[in-house]
Amino acid sequence: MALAKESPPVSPKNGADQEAEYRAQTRLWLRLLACTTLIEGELRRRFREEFDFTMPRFDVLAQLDREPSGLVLGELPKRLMVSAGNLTPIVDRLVEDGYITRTPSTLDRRVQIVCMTVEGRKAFRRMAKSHGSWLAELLAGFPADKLDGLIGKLDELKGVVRDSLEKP
Amino acid sequence: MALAKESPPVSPKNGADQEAEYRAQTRLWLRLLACTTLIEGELRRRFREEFDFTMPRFDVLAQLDREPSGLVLGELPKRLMVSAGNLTPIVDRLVEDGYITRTPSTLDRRVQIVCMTVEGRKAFRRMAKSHGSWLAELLAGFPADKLDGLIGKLDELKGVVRDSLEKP
DNA sequence: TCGAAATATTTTATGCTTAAAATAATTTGC
DNA sequence: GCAAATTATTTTAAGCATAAAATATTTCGA
Repeated sequence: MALAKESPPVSPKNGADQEAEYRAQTRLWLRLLACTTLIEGELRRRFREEFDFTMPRFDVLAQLDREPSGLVLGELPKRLMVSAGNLTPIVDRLVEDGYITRTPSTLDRRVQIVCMTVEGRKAFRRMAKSHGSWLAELLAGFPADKLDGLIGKLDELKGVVRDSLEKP
Repeated sequence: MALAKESPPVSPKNGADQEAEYRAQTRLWLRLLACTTLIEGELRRRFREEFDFTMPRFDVLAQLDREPSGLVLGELPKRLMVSAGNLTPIVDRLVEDGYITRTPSTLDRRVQIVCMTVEGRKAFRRMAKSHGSWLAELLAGFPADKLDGLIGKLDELKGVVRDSLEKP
């Protein structure tokens, strides 16, 4: 066995390793951001052009689509990871436009239930179909057999970040 | 060898495969978005709390940090993947606050050169150091030996999406 | 050279986003 | 039973983001 003068098998890392990890983490973050920005920008553009709709509005409908009996309004900011104040005007406009309804709860007058209308559901299905095919088009060049691998790694990353955010 | 009744080895895909790929692509997109949103939200929060600064402002300084002689203003929207109109007020405020200068070119009066000031450079270095350690903290739980693999996959993804955007 | 096309930048209108404060209703603890 | 804490939601102020139109300047081509 060689001299074990430095670098014990696990942590702590020496300076050079630490530096390298730092750089890799920064690169990872920049790649992540670049991928998301590219895809998000294109999806937003198409939503606007094809449907005169925005992604945040679509996201709200997507949450409600799987909840036939509606959702407590307060669930939306949690699921969509946005602030509550942010949703107020978005929900307002979706109600105005007839895509959803907002009904005060009879049990607790602070609470409101939001629910998709029939027309909202129809519009959503139409847009969701396009959304899926746009995504397929954008990602078509990515090898199908590597999709699950990447999803798994991102799941792991998400878990790691979440843990780091919850603990401190 | 079993009957080769359906599914030729490569494309085209049959309906079930196509459906599965669709779902995987959607999941990939949602994971990507979730990871980015989580990290971005935390970085933004810390920039605000620690430095009363925003990420877009930091991003501009980061571009200028490696350009000792400054950058043509028009380069910024390209490098940062944002619209030109968006940058006007951000650059305005960075100039106001003394982090950068904006000098009209003598050769072409349409063009302006933006350049970091000494104070801007100092402030940037301080913030960049924190930015790196925040990122390291958030990503600490992710195995260091898997970083490069994930970066590689994201590079590939980015290339694929870029190609798809450039061609049509 | 002179008008048209191209380029760099700003302005405008609209909408998303957050944090923090405000409002309103309910629950809890004494 | 009632004041205080909690919860749900909206409002406000500030800033980021886009697209499209406007402005100013330069370049190109007949």
